[in-house]
Amino acid sequence: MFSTTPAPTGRPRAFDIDEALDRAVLVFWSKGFEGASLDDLTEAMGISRPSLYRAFGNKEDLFYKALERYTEGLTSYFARALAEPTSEAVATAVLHGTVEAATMPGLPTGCLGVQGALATGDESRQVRDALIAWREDGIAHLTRRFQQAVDAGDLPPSTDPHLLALYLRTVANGIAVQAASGSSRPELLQVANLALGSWPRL
Amino acid sequence: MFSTTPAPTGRPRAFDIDEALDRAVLVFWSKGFEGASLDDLTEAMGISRPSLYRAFGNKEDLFYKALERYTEGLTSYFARALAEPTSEAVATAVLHGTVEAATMPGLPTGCLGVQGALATGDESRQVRDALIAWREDGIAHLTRRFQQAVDAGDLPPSTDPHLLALYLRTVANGIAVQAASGSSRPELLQVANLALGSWPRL
DNA sequence: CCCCTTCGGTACCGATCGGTACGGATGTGC
DNA sequence: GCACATCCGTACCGATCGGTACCGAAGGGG
Repeated sequence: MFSTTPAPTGRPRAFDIDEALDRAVLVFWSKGFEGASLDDLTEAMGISRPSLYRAFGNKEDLFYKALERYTEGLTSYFARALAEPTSEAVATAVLHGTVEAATMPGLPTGCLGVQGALATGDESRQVRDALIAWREDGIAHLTRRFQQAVDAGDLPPSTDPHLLALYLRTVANGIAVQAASGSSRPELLQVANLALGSWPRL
Repeated sequence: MFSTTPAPTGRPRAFDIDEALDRAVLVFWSKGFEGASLDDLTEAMGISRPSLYRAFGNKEDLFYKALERYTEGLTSYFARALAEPTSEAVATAVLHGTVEAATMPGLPTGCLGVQGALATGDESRQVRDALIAWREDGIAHLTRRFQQAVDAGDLPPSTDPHLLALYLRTVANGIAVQAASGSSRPELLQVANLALGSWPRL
């Protein structure tokens, strides 16, 4: 027996909720949480304002759901990068993936997790803090991965895994800012490779 | 004979315009251009709304003047760094100065030139572009400085000065983002030193 | 077939946004 | 001391903000 989706009573939704969420991601990504107005969002999502509120709660909840979808979709390279066999391969995959995701043709430049809400007014402080937590989560994953590498002898025993993780995210954040400023993919790939030049080797 | 300031006719201004500008810098720095409301600004500056408009034009002009004052004040380390004798000393001074300025106790964390307006709504696009130009100006200065270093034999002849400049600003931007996320000064100094480890040497 | 639930959109809410009209106050130049 | 220029702040402007009340439409369960 399958446990199907719970009985969908009432009038069915006339739009694809995931597709609408994808559109919202693009708006938040290019304009930031505060810069994205409900008119911007509803127009891009192709739905009315009350539909948005019924489906997603409010603007803040919509942002969180958009961030979640962004994480599982456009930044899924990150999870794959963690599975690389060596720490250097992890670092390379993270930075190359960052460059590619931040300079994807047809999509906004930069990274939603950085420019979504870096500095905000008081009302949006929770959103800003959520993005801080999002970035810290990435650091935590990298730290654990590099600790593994140290334990496995893939990195010198004296290595500080947290420092390496922080370094990697710092460069990734910088790449995101530069991408949002118009730097090209080839330029940023060179920058990424330069940053990887200081990776500790046995 | 001194050419004194032109005859100040009319009722004299009752507040120090530079001090008010310093307060505005702090507001824009911590909340960003869009997140800083006129009420935030006037309250922090200790002046009324019409006084602000008489003295500074409008919110956008005020931001540009605040950015200028920020550049000449809190980021003056950058101009000094360019005068360092070697390219590596320049790079070190830039990154260390970035870390210090971005984690100054009692001041907002991060960098006004990054978080002032990274992603904005349509109305603030000019401000965003102005900050892009601000960051590109830094890259241009660094590029010229590193070209000098190549010409002077301080860097290998095969070095790409623009790539080094872009790399440096990328790391600096990343440091600014991490500082705004709460990373500590000692942590970020280690990150900066790690980034300097890949600096090309003769 | 009717009830119930959820969806749809129009039209509205109070609050806040950036910006200004205006009248009183305070200085300099004649 | 009088005209003039600039400053001061109160009180206001239209526009836009995020959010919602309302009612007709569209489906499932009895």
